[in-house]
Amino acid sequence: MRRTKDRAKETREQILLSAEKVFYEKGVAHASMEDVARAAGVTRGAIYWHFANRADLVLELYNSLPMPQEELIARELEAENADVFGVLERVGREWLELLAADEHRQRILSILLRCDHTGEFSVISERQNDLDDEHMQVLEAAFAKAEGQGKLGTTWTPRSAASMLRWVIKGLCSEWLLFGRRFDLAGEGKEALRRLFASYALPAAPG
Amino acid sequence: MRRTKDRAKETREQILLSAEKVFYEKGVAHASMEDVARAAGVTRGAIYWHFANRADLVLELYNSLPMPQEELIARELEAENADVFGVLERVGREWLELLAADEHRQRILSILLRCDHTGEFSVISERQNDLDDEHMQVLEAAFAKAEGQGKLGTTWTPRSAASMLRWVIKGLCSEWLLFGRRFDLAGEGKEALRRLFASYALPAAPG
DNA sequence: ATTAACATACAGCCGTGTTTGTATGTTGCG
DNA sequence: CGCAACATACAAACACGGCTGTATGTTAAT
Repeated sequence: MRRTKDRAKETREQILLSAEKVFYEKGVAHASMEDVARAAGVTRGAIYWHFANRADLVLELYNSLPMPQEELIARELEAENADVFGVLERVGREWLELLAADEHRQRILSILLRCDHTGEFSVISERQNDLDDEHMQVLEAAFAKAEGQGKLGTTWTPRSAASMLRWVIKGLCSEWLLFGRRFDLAGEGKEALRRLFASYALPAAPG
Repeated sequence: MRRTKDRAKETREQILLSAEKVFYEKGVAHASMEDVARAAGVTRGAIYWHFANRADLVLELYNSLPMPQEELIARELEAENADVFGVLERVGREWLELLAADEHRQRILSILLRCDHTGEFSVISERQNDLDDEHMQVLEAAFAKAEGQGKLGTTWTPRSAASMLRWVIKGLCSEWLLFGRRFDLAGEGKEALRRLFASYALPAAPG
């Protein structure tokens, strides 16, 4: 048995790892805490010591993902004549590459995409929505800056441009994760972003 | 008690209506069959007579939605010089308007968006994926035709154009449904489609 | 000795699918 | 046409299991 703090942390991380595996394979709804415990080589007692309940476990799974810092992005855009499109396109590409290279992220996001979003799990959705809102604000501000620089096509608004960007990235990732990763996420994503940002810059269509 | 065929059909539809309401309010995972039965003014016996189990009930809920016939779209695109973009943009607009006007569709799609997608419910996801695949084929063929007509921007492929269109519509609808319908779906959707189709037609960006 | 970090044991329940019961339609047959 | 035989459309009762949260042990650090 393990009693020291480091050992406990190891146990906790082992539980998270096993939860990721079991939830990914059986789905959050159909895996029991006992399943997770067995996979982690502990008993349910250990799980309930480290986590309040199943929803908390899933939430911590989500929190275990290192999130790319948006502040860094915001800072890059501070300069008066910053290349907004260039930065955003690169950040989008980097996000796709990050996901494509990180199997933990893939599994955890798959779990969240497929699991129930009501009741005790609504806190998780709300968490994601909060992050989404923050992203939207950053994006909208960025596109507003581009608009101020006269670089945004006249048919676009900062909000519509930001929304479209999120939809494309979300659609790309969801399809890739839920559909068995049957295409090159980073590659196709890069091209999709290329086309999208090209359309941001273009003037209104003649027709 | 109701014994005639018409009465039975009424019962069945009442159950579907109640399931829609209860599942929408409590979530599929947290509503019991008893909840649905009570709301419908019957017992679980009636539900299990008309439906095999909960998953089947949800599936039938989905099947109860009249789906716009794609054949009609395909037929409109048969002509050699058909206005592909015009037709597709109109069809997309019509879909958004249909959703915006049909509360049943809104609730049922919300239920499906939020519910678990694993285990016994995987058949439902597969059903949606099948429909999605069909749509993709129709769309891809349509964009291929536009490409043949020399109307598709050189940066696009039929596949990438079709994917982008689906992502935008999906993102639009998901956000609207899950986020409390806080914007004008048909209105904003129309503009989003306008911008998207404008970018399809445009030539490659200079940069 | 006390407490952290677990294991073990317990209580309990809710819901699910099924089975059985039954009142009512429906059909075949003389 | 009328009645038996059967099917339909439910209601009511049952069986049962698995899983959750908690409460209580147990051991090793400090």
